[in-house]
Amino acid sequence: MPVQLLKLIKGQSEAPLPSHLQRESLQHLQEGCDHTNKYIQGVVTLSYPLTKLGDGTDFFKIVLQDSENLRSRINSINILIYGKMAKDCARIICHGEIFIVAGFKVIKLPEVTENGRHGCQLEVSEEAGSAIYVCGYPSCCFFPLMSKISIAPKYVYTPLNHLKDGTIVNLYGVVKFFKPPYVSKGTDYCSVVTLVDPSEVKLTCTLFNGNLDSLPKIYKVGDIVRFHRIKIRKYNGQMQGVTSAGFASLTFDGTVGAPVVPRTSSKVYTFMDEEQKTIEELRLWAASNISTSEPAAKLSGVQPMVFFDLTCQLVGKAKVDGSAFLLKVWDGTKCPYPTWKVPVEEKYLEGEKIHLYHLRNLTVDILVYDNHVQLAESLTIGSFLRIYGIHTKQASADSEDVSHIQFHLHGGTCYGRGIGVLPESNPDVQELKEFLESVDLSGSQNNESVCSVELDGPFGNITDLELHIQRCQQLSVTVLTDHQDLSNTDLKTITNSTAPQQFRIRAKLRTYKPQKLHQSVKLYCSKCNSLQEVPNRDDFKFILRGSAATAPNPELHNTLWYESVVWTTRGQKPREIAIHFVKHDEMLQYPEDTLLMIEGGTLKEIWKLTKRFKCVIPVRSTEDDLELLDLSAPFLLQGNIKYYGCKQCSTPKPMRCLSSMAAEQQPSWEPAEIAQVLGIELLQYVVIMKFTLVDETGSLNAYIFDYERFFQVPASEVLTNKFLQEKMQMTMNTLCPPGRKLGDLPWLECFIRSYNVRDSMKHRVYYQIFDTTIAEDVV
DNA sequence: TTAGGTTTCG
Repeated sequence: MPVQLLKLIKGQSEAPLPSHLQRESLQHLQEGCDHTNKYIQGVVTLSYPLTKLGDGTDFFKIVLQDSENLRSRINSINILIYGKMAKDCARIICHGEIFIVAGFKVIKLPEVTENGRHGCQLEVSEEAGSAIYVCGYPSCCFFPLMSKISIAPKYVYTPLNHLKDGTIVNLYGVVKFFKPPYVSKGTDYCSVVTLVDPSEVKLTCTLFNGNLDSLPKIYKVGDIVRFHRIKIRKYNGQMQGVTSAGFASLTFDGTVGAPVVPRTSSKVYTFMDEEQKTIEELRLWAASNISTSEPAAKLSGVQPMVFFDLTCQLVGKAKVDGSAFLLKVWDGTKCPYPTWKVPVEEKYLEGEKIHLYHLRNLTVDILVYDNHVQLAESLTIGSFLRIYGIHTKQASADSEDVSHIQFHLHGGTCYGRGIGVLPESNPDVQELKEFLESVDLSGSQNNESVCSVELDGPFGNITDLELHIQRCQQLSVTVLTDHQDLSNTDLKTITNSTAPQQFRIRAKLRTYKPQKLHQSVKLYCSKCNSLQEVPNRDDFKFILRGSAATAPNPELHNTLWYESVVWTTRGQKPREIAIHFVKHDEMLQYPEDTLLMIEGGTLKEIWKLTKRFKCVIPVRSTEDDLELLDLSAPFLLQGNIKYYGCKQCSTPKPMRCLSSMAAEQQPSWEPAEIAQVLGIELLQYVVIMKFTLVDETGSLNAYIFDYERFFQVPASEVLTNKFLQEKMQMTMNTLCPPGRKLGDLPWLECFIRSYNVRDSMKHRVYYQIFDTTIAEDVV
């Protein structure tokens, strides 16, 4: 049995130790020496709480004092116990007991220690064949004052607003900015990290280490770090963190709901439930207080003259000249521009030749310069990288008239420019890997001519615009999705006919209203047929401000179906914010699946939460439940979309009605379903436009009432998505090119229906376009 | 010692 509890009789253990073991004094203990038949004996003077390491191994640390040599310079040593042995020891050990250990490994500490502690530590585990003997209490004269109560040394963490010049502290922070480790001009790697915490104070830390692995493994803004023993100094009037001897760090994914697994190079670290809680709290704070980084860039989305970060795989590398080095990378998407290929000598090009050939149309050449070269040279082909601060430039070579897009990683580290290697376990890498495996390489090879040297082909001199005009003059820019067998009716015949009827027409779009496309988006209630304007941000702000006056009711916090977090904002007018995370099967979900309810948040805070969580519902407390705000405010926010309810047709129910959805097998959190459960009549976003159509016989006004089918743009997203607005504007410019004579306008083929609208005063016939969509090559 | 956030020689 590896851990034995022996009784002590007259200072001797009742059962003698195995005869081959000889006692070793701490003074003679050295790394690299043979201690196979030796044992160390001492008294337990300190024990730390039993913890688990990152890989789940139990870990227990004690300090042993050589009670017979108290006066010698070195009289104590750290014992690190792993696995089952750690558990066993933690259960039986009391301070003041004699502890004997054999079969240990001696590990030299990286730094010089003080207080008589040995410069090495002992590592023991069952796997290593260690044995531990614990022998009850020694004669109490050695430790007359020894307490039997476990002294659990607790790390104290300093908030960033309480840092003092010249101190060494432990702290937590959310990464607001970072420079991935780079080769400094001295002997070490350097990494610069700016942290923030809920005190809203920033701290920039400059970290050095000769070992790349010993610097924090930060992959993105929003990651959370725990620094131990960081030195605080004043520099340029501001507090600054710098590595001190013994500096250690843990890094965590900052995503709410992600597993709390520390990234670290050190084998031994303390991490307990309390610390897990700290991470979770910081994640929640960061979710509404730290701006998330830009959505990840893909090669398919790059533009000339921008800086961006790219997550990619390395397929080739080559030395170019003294100050530049070439990385050939891909991310599975295709750059829409012709890309610059850096000429390199074949002999310098590293990478699987066949692979490089197959991927030739999807890889891009990134030239890295100066201080990044050394790191780039050391990269392994096939590894996954995040390259920060790539600069795209447009340039044309002398011999070609086509300009190419170039990718540079300039020298220096401004804005965090640099190269980071991501481990395969990184979630972004896993997603990328899956995507790379799904890429169909045959497709990209067929498109070769689009992006490489063959641009002078038969269409090389025809501009997009000319092509556009050609197609406008011939084909219809709209197509029918049904009724193709019907023949056309001219507009005059239609206006002379009685309603209701349906017609196929071929006409030109002379003008349309509104000209400002965002004005075309309305909210429609299919129950009462009413149309209303989409409320603006100020309406929402006003309602939120009003609801913030009601303090969250603590009695409504932490129910069976949601978990609540409350905090008070700083500043002149402190506000109480409560967030209620809806649980499923009594567990919190991943943020992308989570519905949360918020009380007291501002528009900005709510908007930030929608970036991370699936659904956000603004609520306020009543005496006995949470309730929705006024229906002029969205009752639900999902991604960019605000969902509204009809004031006339809705009968809002208390929020507890949602609990039935939370209990479903897999809550879908579909807006329509949420609306139904909450007694809300969901308003639909719709694009409404008036088209003035003409043909040789006359004209008529026809309305478009479009959720998505006509413009192929979801009406719900037009107001919040610039790209979709541009797309719609381009569509309209094709349907009705500005400044063009009637004869030069393109033809539209549409299906329209006439209908009667009567009120007490008059009767009118209206026309609506339906079963029609924009032609494929217009979109 | 190194760097000490705030984009570039190529």
